[in-house]
Amino acid sequence: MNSFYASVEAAHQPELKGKPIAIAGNPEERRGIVVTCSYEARSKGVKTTMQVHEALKLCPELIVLRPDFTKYRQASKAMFDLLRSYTELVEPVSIDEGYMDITDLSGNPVELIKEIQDRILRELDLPCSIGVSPNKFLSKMASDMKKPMGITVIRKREIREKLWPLPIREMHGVGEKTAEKLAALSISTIGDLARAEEIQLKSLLGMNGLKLRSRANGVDERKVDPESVYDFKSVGNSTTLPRDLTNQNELLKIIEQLSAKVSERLRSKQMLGYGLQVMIRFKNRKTITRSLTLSHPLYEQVHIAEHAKSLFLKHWNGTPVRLLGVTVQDLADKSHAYKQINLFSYKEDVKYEPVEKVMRELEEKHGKGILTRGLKSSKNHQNAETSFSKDFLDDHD
DNA sequence: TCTGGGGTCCTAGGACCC
DNA sequence: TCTGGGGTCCTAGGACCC
Repeated sequence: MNSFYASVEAAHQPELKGKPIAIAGNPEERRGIVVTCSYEARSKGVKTTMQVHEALKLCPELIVLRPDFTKYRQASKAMFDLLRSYTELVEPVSIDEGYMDITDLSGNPVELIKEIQDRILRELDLPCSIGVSPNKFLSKMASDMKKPMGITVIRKREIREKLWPLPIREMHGVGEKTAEKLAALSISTIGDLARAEEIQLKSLLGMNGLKLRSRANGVDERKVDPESVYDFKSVGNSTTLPRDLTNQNELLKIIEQLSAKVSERLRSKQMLGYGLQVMIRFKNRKTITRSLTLSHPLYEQVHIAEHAKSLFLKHWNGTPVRLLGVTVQDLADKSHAYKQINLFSYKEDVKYEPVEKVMRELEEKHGKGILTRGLKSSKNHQNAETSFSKDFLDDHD
């Protein structure tokens, strides 16, 4: 979607159309950076992540709005629902972009894409750009080539002319740091990367270097996966404090509030997690993360807050704090975790006759209740080892 | 008078196990 | 008499994306 948040606002308030608008946080609370802006604002030099006061200097007539995620989520759902009316093979990647596998749809793909783009504009009042190609990477690159309201097709044979001339920094997956490293190998375009020595890339960037090189050659085997949206790995909330804080009680209070948000979001997703991470950003913007793995899953606010507060206190050096974050990770489905617990605590299911026999004999000899048994099974459950508490048994036993 | 908040994936070292 | 080789899990940080 093109300048999605700004476009959604303009769809709700048509008088905003054609005007420079920016979506940004509150500068009074130090959240004053531009998240998205309309193309009219961009033409004046306003950019994402720019501070609001800076943006206003470049464009004094800029209309600045606070983000309204409820509105954006509604618009997003409407857009994806429209796509899903063509095929179930729709994979949302973020609130405003996704992949669609149209391989098996009949008709001319470009005519189909034009129809979809047209309907999104007419029915939802939202502009978008679409890329069409044999795989995810090329489609993503294509969709970025003409904005707003573009349609770009990249065929396999067109990679050389359409992809290779682009600056390496424009490649999806290459950020500032990677671009800097690649400059050391005199790689400045995607074409340079496509033809670079694999050994050199591997030693410079590890496995990622090889992945990027094959992408640059138009190779990408990833499937469009409609289920991936449900595959959460972590849920976290963080906040930049309106001013730097040093008071311990105030900081602990913030952690409780963040924990409550995380807990609520886990609840709505019906998930729980086995890991907890706190993030602390200090006055000088240095950021640390500290984490912990638990044997029992977390989802209740009190438990999340309890662990988060103790992690924080253990690692905070007492200096002013700019930002705090709480994240629950290693997520599992609530019902899945429940099944797991049942599976392993259902003792009647575990029958290893010879062991039971030995246990009985030993209990008769030593008395009940003094034996512990440990079972260890291999991955395929074909064999098991048994051990006894050595406190009571000699080697022979 | 310092660029927010939500994420994912990868890497590397240490502890530990067999 | 002084240490191989294969592996997992945990933690912290980095890079990247929207």
